[in-house]
Order: sequence, then structure tokens, then C-alpha cells
Amino acid sequence: MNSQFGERIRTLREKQNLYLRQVAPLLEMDTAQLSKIEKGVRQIKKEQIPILADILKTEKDELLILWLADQLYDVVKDEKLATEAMQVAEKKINLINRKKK
Amino acid sequence: MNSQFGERIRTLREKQNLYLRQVAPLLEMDTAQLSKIEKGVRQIKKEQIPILADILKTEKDELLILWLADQLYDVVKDEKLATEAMQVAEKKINLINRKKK
DNA sequence: GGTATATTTGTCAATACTTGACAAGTCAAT
DNA sequence: ATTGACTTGTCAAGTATTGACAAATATACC
Repeated sequence: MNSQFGERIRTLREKQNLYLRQVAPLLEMDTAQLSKIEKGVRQIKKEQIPILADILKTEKDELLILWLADQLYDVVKDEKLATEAMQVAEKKINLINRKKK
Repeated sequence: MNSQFGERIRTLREKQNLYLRQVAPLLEMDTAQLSKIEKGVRQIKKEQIPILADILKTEKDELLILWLADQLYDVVKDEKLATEAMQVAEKKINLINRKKK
């Protein structure tokens, strides 16, 4: 389980019976790139997520959450203190969100 | 509140009555760099954290957690779905940690 | 005012990292 | 052994980050 985003879009693509060769051009990339994205070797650009959501007929938000989660995971994946760091970060986010109201 | 790490080390440095000019050379950087790190404009290198913890007579883990939290925060700071993404990431971390046992 | 010390800000070349593009590879089906 | 789908490797080009320095600002003291 290397990339939740990648796994998800592969599942969705297969569900739609689409080949890499069909999807890649819509994102203006080659199949090699898209293959790597699905495998989690490379990251898709944030701006491409809505396009992909359309193609795969799924919610943009669902994909964005998974994509962000992958980025977050990347930061702390080998850290003993991952959970603690996440808690601190979360606290800060909640603080900011409260302010925005 | 731009960088929890930066704020913390500034507080600690001041508590020790140290000047940037005194601390910076110990980290092999100039005061300008360290100033930016304290302000959260730039990031310190992970490997420098233990050195800094020694200088500031604090726990390496405390600083590392704050530093990681800053990196995490950076990923999702402008995201409506920040909290959701954090939850997904956390779930994955817990899953992996359980496996490691 | 002027000087000194501490910190901050701006700039920019050097370095490091990521991406795009292509070629060559594997794998499965026929 | 050919075809189609996908994967992997490589590397130049494009981006981003860092290190180093100069200059600016801030504060305190005389």
C-alpha cells in the first residue's frame, strides 16, 4: 500500500474499463507517467485531480483527500514520532479553522 | 503563528540568553539563515535538529515533533479538506505501526 | 545627532529535486 | 512470435531550495 490515491484511481479506471492509453492523453501525459502515478512512484499535479475525477466519474473531493493524505504520509512515514506530529499539526489546523469563522 | 518550530527555538534561545550570532556558527550557517528559520521562512535540516536541541538544552524529540508538524501543516494549510486528509493519513500510519509489532 | 550591536530582508548563483519524454522492458493472450 | 497493456530506466529540461553575501531596519547607548 504505497499510494492510496494511486490504488484508488487504478481501481476506478478498471471499473470503467479504461486503458492507460485512453486516460493518459486526457491528462496530457503518456502511459508511462500515468502508470507511475498509479503505482505511487510519481505524484499527479493537484490541478489534474478534477480532470481525473471527471474521467473516472468520481468525486473530486474523494481523490483530493487521498492525494493529500499521500503527501502527509510521505512526510512522516519513517518517523517514530509520526503520530505525535500529526496531533500537533491537527491542533493547529483546528485552531486556524476556528479563527476563520 | 507561522512555524511552531521557529517560535519554539526562538523562545528557547532567548531563555538561554543567546544571540543568533552565537548559535548560527554552531549550526554552520549565518545569522540571516537562522533568523529566517526562526521566522518560519526557511526550514532547518532535519539532521541539524539534534545539534540545536543540545545547544538549547531541550529534548530532541520535542523539536522534531514541532518540525514535523510544520511540514505536515505546510501540506494542508490552505485546504478545505485538511482535517479529512489528516484522518486518512493517520489511519494509514496506525495500520503500518500495528504491522510492525 | 552618531555609533554599535542584533536582527531582518532581498538577491542571486549554485545545488538539488522533480518532471516530461522517450526507449526498452516484461507479461499475458492468441 | 506478434500484439497490446503496462512497467521500468534514463536523462535532459524545468523547478525549487539553499548558501552566501550585502544592505536595511531596529534598538540602545553616548
